[in-house]
Amino acid sequence: MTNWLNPTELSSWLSLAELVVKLPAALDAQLQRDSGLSHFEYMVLARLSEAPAQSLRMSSLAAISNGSLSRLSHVVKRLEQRGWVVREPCPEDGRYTNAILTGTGREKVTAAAPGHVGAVRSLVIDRLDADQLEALRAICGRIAAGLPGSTCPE
Amino acid sequence: MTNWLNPTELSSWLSLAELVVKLPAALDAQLQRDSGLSHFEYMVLARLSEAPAQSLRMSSLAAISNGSLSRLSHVVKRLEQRGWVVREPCPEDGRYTNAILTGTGREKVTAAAPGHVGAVRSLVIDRLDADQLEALRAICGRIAAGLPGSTCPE
DNA sequence: GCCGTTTACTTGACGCTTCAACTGATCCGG
DNA sequence: CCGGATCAGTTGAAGCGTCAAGTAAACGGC
Repeated sequence: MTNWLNPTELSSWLSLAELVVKLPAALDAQLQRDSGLSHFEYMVLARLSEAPAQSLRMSSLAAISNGSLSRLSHVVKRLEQRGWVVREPCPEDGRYTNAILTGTGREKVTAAAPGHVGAVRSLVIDRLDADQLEALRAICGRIAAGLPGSTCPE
Repeated sequence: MTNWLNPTELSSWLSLAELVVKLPAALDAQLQRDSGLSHFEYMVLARLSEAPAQSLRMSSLAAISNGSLSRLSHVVKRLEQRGWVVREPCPEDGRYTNAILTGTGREKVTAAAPGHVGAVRSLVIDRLDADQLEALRAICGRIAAGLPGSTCPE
């Protein structure tokens, strides 16, 4: 006996399903067009640029970038080939690898940031009022908390 | 002069960014594990099962499945190989192709549906109250309306 | 202090999506 | 009608993500 979605629930769900497909595509398109970066690549560079010493362990970087370690490893290899990141083993514990943003990498993400933030603003933030923005934060937090990989399993 | 996100805006955005990455992954994982289907494949089969005569034009099916025509073409080819869909050119206008759900395809999607709906419920719907559900619908609709490919350009 | 286990990360192969180029079918101006 | 333009869909190649297997360093029990 399946508990199917009623029309109200279905409508909300279909709206969300459309969003999770199309919003990432739109943001990727802007970054790709204007900076030649995928959203994930941008995220990696941006997180590094915010980190102390422009440097983070691969596993921490993977976590805050919402990606798997394997995915990050492939992406960092490509970013390294483009000269935006370097990798070096952690001196204290050889199991860890630190990803470090280079000077050129910093320039790259600095140049890409305004366009990306502009897209986030025009596609999301500026289309919602203050109440909606707060509701969105609460809703996303609530759903994310129940997802596998959350630090809050309840 | 970039208009950066303030802490409130940033917090909402990061929550949403996490959601659009992790929610599809979680739904895909359930479908893949329990039915051997991707979310997009499920969507295609589900939309066909709701259509009159279990049949839709490729381009209409692509639109309501939130995918490109090219992606759909590849996926329908695979679904056809698995015996769940057949394709035939439209008799009236040879440019159109109709995708039609087979009997086995109907059984497949019928078997997969309860598990998928259960996942949507437990991960999304049942975690929100009625107000949040309605707010979510409004927010997603508002954002989606501004995305490329929307029927409502404003 | 040695060996098995665990941790952190890398790698290669496979599958899926995208993009651009292509095929066919229909429309339309003259 | 005939030829170019447009429309619907397909295809192949290239790139990215995932998974499973592998490597290398550090821990931990004895």
